[in-house]
Amino acid sequence: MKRRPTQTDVARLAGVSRATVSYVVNGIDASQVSSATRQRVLQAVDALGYQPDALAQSLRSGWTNTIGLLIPDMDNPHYWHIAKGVEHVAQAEQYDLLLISSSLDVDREMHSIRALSRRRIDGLILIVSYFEEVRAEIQQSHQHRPVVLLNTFIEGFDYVQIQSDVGVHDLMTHLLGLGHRRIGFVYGVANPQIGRNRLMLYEQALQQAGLRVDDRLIATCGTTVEDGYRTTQRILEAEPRPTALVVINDLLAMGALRAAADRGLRVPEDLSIASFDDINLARYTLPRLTTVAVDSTALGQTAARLLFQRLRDPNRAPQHQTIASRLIVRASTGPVPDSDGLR
Amino acid sequence: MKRRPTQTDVARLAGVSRATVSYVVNGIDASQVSSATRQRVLQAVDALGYQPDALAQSLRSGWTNTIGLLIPDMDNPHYWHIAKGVEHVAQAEQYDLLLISSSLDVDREMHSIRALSRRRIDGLILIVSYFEEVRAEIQQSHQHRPVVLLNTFIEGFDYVQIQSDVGVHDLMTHLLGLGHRRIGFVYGVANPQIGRNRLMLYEQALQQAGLRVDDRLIATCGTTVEDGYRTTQRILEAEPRPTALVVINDLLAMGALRAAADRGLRVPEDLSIASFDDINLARYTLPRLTTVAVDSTALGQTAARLLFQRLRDPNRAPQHQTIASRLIVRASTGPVPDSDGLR
DNA sequence: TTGAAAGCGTTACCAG
DNA sequence: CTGGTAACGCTTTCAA
Repeated sequence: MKRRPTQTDVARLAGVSRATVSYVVNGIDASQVSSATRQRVLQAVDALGYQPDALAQSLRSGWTNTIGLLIPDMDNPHYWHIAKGVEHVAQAEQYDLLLISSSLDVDREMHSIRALSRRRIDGLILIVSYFEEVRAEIQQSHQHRPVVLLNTFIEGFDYVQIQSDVGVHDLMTHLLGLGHRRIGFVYGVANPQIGRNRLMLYEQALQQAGLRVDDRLIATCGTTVEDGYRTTQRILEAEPRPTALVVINDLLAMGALRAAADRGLRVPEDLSIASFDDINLARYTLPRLTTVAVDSTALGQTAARLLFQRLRDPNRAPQHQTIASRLIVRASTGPVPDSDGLR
Repeated sequence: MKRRPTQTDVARLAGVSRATVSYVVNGIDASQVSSATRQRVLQAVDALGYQPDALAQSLRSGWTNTIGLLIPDMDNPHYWHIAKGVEHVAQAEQYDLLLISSSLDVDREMHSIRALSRRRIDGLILIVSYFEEVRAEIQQSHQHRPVVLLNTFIEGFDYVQIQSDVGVHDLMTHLLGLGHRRIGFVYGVANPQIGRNRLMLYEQALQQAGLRVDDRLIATCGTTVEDGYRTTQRILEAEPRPTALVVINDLLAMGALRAAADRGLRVPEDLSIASFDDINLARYTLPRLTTVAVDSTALGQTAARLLFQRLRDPNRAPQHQTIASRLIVRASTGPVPDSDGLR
C-alpha cells in the first residue's frame, strides 16, 4: 500500500505551487493558468496518478456528498426497495449512501442515530422502529443537518408517509364484499406505527360493517417470513377458523401462503390471503398475492428528493408528502367458502 | 440549522485550551488533567452538545471507519444477504458501510470504482459484474487501500469465492439419479463468471453421464424474477420439453415456478426445478425449492473479516477463501415423469 | 499568470 | 497539569 500522492507532490513535480494545481485540477477559471503550466500540471497528475482527497475537500467545503439511510432490518425486501429509491436519487446527485441497519434493536438504533450525527453527512433519512425511545435523540443530535423521517412524525422535520387509509379501506371492502366475516389480521412489522395504524383501520372497517373485533383473530409477530408462517399456523387454529387473512406485508404473507398449504388449505378457495407492499415477488407467488401496493422505491425516491430540496433550501417550511397506496386484486383472495358452515 | 459547536467553542466556554478539551473528550491519560478542569470541560461539552467532528478526526488520523461495498444490483436478495453479512461484521468493528449499486451498468460500475478511490474509505469489498472492463481500473486506483474481491480473481488481491463444483455436481447427480435426461439450464446472473462456471460444470456433468448438451435447453437471461419467468416460458416450448430445470438462482427459480404453473405443469410431478443460493424465501415457495445452498451472509462476513484482517496486517500474503455450498433437497424436484414418453 | 497564506476541526508533540 | 503549535490535504482570497 503506497502512500497516496498529494497535491503537494504534484506541485513539486510540476514545479508550481499547490494553488495552481488546485486551479488546474478543478478546471476553474481556465484563462488564469497558462496552457504551458496547465500541461505540466496535467502531466504530473497523470504521472503520479493523483486524485484529490475527498476527505480534505469535505473538511474544507463542509460537504461530504454523503447521505445516511437508517433502516430497521436488512431481511425485508420492502426496505431494499426503499433503499434502492434513495440510492437512485442520490447517485443522480453524485451522492453516496451510508447504509445502516438497526437490526430491530433499540440500542443499536439509538447508537446509530448518535453515531451518524458525529459524521458530517449532509443529510439523513430515517426509518425508525422505536420512536418513543429515539425521538429525543433525533431532536437533539440532528439539529445541525437535514433529516427526513419515514412514517414517523416529529414536529419540525420533513417526512414522508405511506397513505394507509384508502388501501386498508379498499382491501376490507374487497374482502367484505366477497362475503368474508371472519377476517384475521397478522401484524408484525419493523415500524410499529404503521402496524398500529393499519390495525386500527382494520378494526374500524369491521365495526362499520357491523362486525365485532375478535381478538383471537389478531396476532402480533416478528418480521420474518418464518414469523409469518408460524403465526398463521397459530391463527388458523382458531375455531371457527378465519376465512380471510389480512397480513401486514407481502413477506409475512408468503409465510402465510406456505402455512395454509401445509395445513391443506387451498388459497383462495378455503382461505383468502391479502397483504401490503406489493414487493416484486408478490406477482410470482402461488397464487399471486392480492396486495395493497405501496411503491416503496418511490417512497425512497421521494424521501431523497425532499432531502436534497432541503439541502438547497434549508429554511423552507417542513414538508410532508404522502405516498398513495392502491389495492391490487390478484389470485389470493376469493369468495368466502360457504359449504362448511364457517360463516 | 445551527452551526455545530466545535472544540474551540468548548475550550472558550471552559476557559481552557483546545488541547485540553481533546484530552478530556478522548479520555486520554486521565491523570494528566486535574479533575477540576475535567469537570469544567465536561460541563461545557454538555452545555453545548459538543460532539467531535468525525471528518476532522479522519483527516487527522487517516482512518475513516468506513468501508465500501459495491454490489451489482439492489433487486436480488442474494446481494442483500451478502450486504447483511458485511454490515454485521462492520458494525462489530465500529465501522460504517458505504453501499453502492452499479445497477448492472458498466459505466456506473467503472465510475463507482473510481469515485470510491477518491474517498478515503479504509477498505473496499467489490462484487464485480464487468470484470474485463474494470480490472485495470481496480488495479490502478486501489493500490492505496485494501480491496477484497468476491468471486473474482486479480493477482495480488484478497478474494472470497463460492465453491460451485461440489454443489453443481451433487445437484446434477441428484437430477440424473431421478431419471432426468433432458435437463435445462436457465442462466442470468449479475456476476457472469459464476454463471459461466456453473454452466461449464453442468455441461461436464451431462457429458460424464453420456448425454449430449442441447443448446435449445440452455437459456441466458437477465437477473430479475420477471426474466426467470419469461425465459422459463420460452424454454418450456422446446420439443421435447425438458423434464428438469437448473436455474442459476432462487430468484429466477421463483419466476420459473410461476411459469410452470401458468403452463399447467405441476412441480415436481411434471417438471423438476432446482436452483442456487437458498435465499430465505426458498423454504417457503410452493413447492419448497431444491437448491444448492450458499450461505450468502457468511460470504459477506468472510469478505469483511478478510478486509479487517488486512487492515491490521497490510503486508501479509494475499488470502483466498472458499465458501462451501451444499445441495438441499426439498420438494421442487422429483422423479422424471415416465408416462408421456418424454425420455 | 502565479504564489503565499489562512483556515476547515482535530490530535499529538513539546514546552512551560 | 496545561497550552501553544504543527500537521492532515485541500480551496480560495489577496498580493505580486
